[in-house]
Amino acid sequence: MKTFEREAPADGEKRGRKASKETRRQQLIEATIDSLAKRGYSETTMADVADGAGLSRGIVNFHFESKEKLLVATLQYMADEYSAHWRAALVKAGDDPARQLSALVQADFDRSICNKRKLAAWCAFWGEAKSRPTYQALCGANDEAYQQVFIDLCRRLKEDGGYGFDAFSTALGLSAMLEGLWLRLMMGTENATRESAQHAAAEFLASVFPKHFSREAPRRPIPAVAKTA
Amino acid sequence: MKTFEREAPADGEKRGRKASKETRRQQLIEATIDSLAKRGYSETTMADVADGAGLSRGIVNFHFESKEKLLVATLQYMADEYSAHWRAALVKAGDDPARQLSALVQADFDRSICNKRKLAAWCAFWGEAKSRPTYQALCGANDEAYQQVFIDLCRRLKEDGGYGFDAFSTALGLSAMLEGLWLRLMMGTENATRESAQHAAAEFLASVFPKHFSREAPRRPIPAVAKTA
DNA sequence: CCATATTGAATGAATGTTCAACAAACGAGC
DNA sequence: GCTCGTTTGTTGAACATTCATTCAATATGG
Repeated sequence: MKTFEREAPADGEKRGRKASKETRRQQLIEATIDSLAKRGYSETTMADVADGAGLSRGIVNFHFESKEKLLVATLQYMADEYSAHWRAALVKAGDDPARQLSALVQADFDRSICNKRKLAAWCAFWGEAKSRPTYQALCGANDEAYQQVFIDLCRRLKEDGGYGFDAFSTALGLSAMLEGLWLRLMMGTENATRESAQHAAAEFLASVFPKHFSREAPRRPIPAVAKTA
Repeated sequence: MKTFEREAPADGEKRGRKASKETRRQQLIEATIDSLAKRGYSETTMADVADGAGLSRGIVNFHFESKEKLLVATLQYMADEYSAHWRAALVKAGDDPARQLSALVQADFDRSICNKRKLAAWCAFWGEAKSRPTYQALCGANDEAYQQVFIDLCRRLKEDGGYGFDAFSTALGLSAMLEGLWLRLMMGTENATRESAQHAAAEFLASVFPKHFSREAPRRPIPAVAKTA
């Protein structure tokens, strides 16, 4: 009468009463993302989060000191996840700049990152970032490195293809477009689906880097440079 | 002892005690935008708004029924202003599609629309839009018409210049880029200024519509089509 | 004087935080 | 294996605060 179905280690972590501190924190962070997506930032309450996690009211203040700390931890969690995701995509893409750029763009629309829930949570934080230096710093820290990668890739492709654009501005425009497409997807308006967003990004690449990306096969960049336009 | 410096009709509207209903509403809406920009959505209170307008606490519930109504009216106000602005820019641009597109892009970065205060307010609403159908509808209603204009212009330029892109995707990409640049400007991070954003947009136009926009003079589109690339 | 705009204190609801009680795991001693 | 005390995680009610809303009193302009 002691061994219930308790202790079902889904993947090495205990889920029952004695979940480790880190596991419980993550569980609460996931519930926070849920609440942000469902109710928005201003209506997300500690009670919502606790209920969403199926735990009692006071639990959050035990694992996180305050609501503010919980939200910061949640943003940190999402920022880390995002950063790890594009960095992994980058190394997996090999050494070819065109393939790398394509991989970064694809990574941005990966389902694990780009879904309504996460996008809504991101947007909730963006909406508060201007008046909260902490949020702004967390968003910006990663963005800076991300932006730098885009600049470098644009620069290399420019050299390789002999394009006339300004690498810095082109990189800024590309990353801004990706964020704008995210925003559109989150809003869920009308005609913006993940497919149409991906297609728009592919069109951009084909227009700006015509020697590296073809329009017929937007998924696959041209591996080598074709000097004869 | 009755005629103070009261009644200083700045531009035909009374500012003193007996400001007209519509004037007072507008005054409170401006104060709301201020508060949204300074404190963010979740920290904007009725007291902040009243204080910002230099009026007493209960005044907002008199002119607007509730906080929710005030915020909806504020969003409506900004949406109307934005819509009027780009429509005016469009008609002023004449009949040439390239000039029209350039005018739309320029309009988006006009100081009267594109300043930290307004951008922050927009972003505050975006952050809540997902969980508030009313906000979503107000943002979307205008966006749809805006988007359609972009699609039409891209289509005409494509026909005129013989480009290979898909007009719909290109329009989506362009408008997304503009919104993304707004987001960057609002965040106020690092290297994003109104000038760099404008430059990035100009680069986009020059890359995608090379026969209509030159890179040397990003401000001025090429009026006529140069069929000889 | 009448209608209307404005005030500011009172009210009640919502919510973040605290904390004393409670339960589960764990280890020591038998 | 069993008990017992300790540590640690968890609960839920109580508390304090913040804030939107209400409204009776007041001021103002016509």
